[in-house]
Amino acid sequence: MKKEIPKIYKPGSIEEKIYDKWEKSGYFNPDKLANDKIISENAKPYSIVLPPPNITDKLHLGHSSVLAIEDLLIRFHRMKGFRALWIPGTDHAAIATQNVVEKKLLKETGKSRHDLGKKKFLKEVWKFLRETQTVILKQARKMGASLDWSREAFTLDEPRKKAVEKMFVDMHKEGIIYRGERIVNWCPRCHSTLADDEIEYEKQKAKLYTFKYSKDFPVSISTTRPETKLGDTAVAVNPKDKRYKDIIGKKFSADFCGIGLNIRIIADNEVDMDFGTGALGVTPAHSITDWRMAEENNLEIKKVIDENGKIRKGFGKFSGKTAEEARKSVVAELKKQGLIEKEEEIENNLSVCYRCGTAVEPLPSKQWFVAVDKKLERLGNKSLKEKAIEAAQEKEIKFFPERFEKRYLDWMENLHDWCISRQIWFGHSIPAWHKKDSDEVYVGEKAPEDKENWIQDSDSLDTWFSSGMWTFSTMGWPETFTNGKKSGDLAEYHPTDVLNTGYEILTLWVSRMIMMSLFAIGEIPFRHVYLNGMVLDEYGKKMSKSKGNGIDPLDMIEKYGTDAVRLSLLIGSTPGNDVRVGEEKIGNFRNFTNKLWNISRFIISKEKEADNKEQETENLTLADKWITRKMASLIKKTSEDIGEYKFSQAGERLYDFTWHEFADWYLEISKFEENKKEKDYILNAVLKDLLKLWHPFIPFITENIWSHLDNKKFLMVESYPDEKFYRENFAAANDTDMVDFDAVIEIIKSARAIRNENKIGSGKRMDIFIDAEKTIGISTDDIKGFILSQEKIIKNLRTGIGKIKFLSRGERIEGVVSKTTSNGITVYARLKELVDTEKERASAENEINNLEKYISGLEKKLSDKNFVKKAPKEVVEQEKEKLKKAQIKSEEIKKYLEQL
RNA sequence: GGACGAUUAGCUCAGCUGGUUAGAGCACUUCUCUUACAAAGAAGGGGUCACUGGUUCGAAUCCAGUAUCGUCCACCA
Repeated sequence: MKKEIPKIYKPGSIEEKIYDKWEKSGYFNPDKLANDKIISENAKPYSIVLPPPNITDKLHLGHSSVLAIEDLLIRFHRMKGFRALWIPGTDHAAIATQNVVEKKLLKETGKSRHDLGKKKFLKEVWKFLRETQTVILKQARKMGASLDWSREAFTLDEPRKKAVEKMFVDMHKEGIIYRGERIVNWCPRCHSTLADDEIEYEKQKAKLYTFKYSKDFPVSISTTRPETKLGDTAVAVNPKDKRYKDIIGKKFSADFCGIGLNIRIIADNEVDMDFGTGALGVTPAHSITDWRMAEENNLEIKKVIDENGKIRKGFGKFSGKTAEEARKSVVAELKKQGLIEKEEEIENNLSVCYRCGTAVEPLPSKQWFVAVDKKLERLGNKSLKEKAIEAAQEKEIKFFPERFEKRYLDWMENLHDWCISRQIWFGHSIPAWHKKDSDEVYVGEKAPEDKENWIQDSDSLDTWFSSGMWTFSTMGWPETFTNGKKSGDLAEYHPTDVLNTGYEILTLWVSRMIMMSLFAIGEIPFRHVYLNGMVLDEYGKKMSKSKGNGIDPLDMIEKYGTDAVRLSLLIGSTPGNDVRVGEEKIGNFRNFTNKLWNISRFIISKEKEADNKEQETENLTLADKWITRKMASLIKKTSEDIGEYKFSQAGERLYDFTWHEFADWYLEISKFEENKKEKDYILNAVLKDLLKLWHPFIPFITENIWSHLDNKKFLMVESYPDEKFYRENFAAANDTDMVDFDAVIEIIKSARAIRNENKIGSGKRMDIFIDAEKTIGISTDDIKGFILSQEKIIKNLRTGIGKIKFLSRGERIEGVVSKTTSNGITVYARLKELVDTEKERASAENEINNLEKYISGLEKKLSDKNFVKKAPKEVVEQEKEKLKKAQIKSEEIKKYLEQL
């Protein structure tokens, strides 16, 4: 005996219980699936690595979205018989984590990291890490994520540490990791370099000074930072600028506020002739473009500002002053000498540190870099950059939506060497040692033997260096890769099938993963990149903690259930576009889960009475054929959509079928149509397959209902429905019949409208009839012979539909619609009596006119030899098809006109 | 400054390679406690598809331009 099933679906604690059962079954691990013969031995692999969330994060809707999408893909492929693997893990997020701990420390003890010292501070970080690390992954379980926990990884655990060190040493051996002096973004307060994306811009008003270095200097320059001009070694002008043509290449010396300068005039295309005087003072040490010019022109590099943001020694009275103080005194000095020609207010962008808001100083500094342009033998004499661009151009890696390929390529083409060292304490240590009192550097996985004389590099690695290796470092690299051969997980599951992430880290992460995988194992890390949009609040704002507008997915799960949350993230969004999610939306999908629950409840209770599971397909009504036919196409289209990452479309179609076709119509009809055996059989089959189709979207409720259906196996490991079942067993269901039932629906709806308009109460019997003259009408005890004039029905009707009767949900169809003739009839060929003949004639004539022009156009096109030769074959075929269709249609309309 | 995207019903959005009368959910109006479901059922109202041109037999869909909004990148010395 089955227990009574409650009327309202309450997810509550059931979800956790179901998840526990799944996890204990071990089926999240594909090896176990193979061992238990749930999938075949030679099943194809399907793998995804979870983008590792930061350990500082709590689960937010952005994560939920990625989890929902990837879980959908994994569950779908698992049911399709793939060896589906989904690897979980977390990211140590070097800078972000250090900041969080720093802030926490300051708040709780008032101490900075410098007060504690590196050792003690790191101890604090690890303490924090242990508390938070598992939290977010536990929350992933709440989302129902079928991750293989036996393979869990962390970007800073031992295996990953070894992998990172090996990678660094290998790249160094190949000469693409090098140490060099470059202009970096330096935060004088944090004492660290900042990556380009760690800089924020503030609009501000600044004074633009136009002046000469000294009285006898031939050109004036403009700048907002006169103090840096102490380090100028050149003046750059545009080569096209006629004003300065004659002095290009000449050298001048100047006495700039008491400091001697040797200035060469150089030409550079990047100089804007219209800005200021059109001449730019080149300060190689404190500007990135100037540094480039200096390299190209072999200019001397004079550092002016030190790492504390102060003027260095050797600049007379200015030395020791902060940049700001120095600016004031330089300006004062210039004024005194009467050299300032202009002083104007302009608006510009000030770069500031994203953490503390301090103005960033561009400084030359010794850092570790990855060379992206260096050609390598192991890459077929191509550079990392070239290979990574190639992968996208040759469609080895495909982007969804496609437009992101362009963004990726644009970014890659402008890529400069990647600075991978960060002056922070938390993160991967750099496997490099500096010899005391010497410039000698040793790079290796182990420290040099003579430990006393060597000090390990104090910097840490950029967090993207380790997460860039994520697809293969989680699969046992480097152990699983020897002599160019993959083994173990790496052989089985790499490259992964898809990387799914927000488009905002396309450049930061995706491009680095591609380069690192190409370098380490010579193959791409993933075949597809699916970029999902950002999750916004219901007003279209980014969710953020500070604004307090974020919806906590855990609250929503508590309130509406995981399935409703998943649906609200999967439906109503298109790839690469942002999704707005508010509580209301989640509530709506909760209503749907309840609907599904009640549909199942109805069928399960019916089945109890009938208890007939034999295949019964002898007496099929029009409705039976209709629903099975629709089911077949539903299965096909759902699979196709998921394969193309169109989750929203797939979900919407399922939603519509479940609610508005299966529940609203078929279930109602099943209550009174008399072929009980067939009805029970079909209801049961459709319900089971619907649950399977829905499972990747809403795993909990479907698994739950499944357990009420007397099934021993988990729904999770059932195989995906097959459309053939419906096509083969209900072969009578062809297109024509389906259209007919759709027409019946339209008739019934219109009849109901008339009933409503005429206030015919419920409970009264109402007949709908279509008589021999093809008039449609309804009659009740009160009213007789209303004629339906809705063109809607008329156009959908076919000839010869018999008599149907119904009462509404309450109503019933008593008779069944009889067979119709079908021959690709046009929509005009009906119910002449109700149609305005003149209007019809005019519109048909117009259509024929249009069609004839169209046809002649097509014929012309097809007789054009150039077109037939040059256009792809499919296109020509398509055009021919179009022509045929148009010709048939035109014939039909002509016939119709004759009838009129 | 460059690139990309968006503009469709009161709101949030679908509409795939041009083709019947442009769709959904919510909201709104009217009716119905009916034994799967009131978190429901039935019916209905509401749209010059941002604007202007062009291509086409035919444009929400393709092309060009304009306007507004958004995102990313670059950065002004």
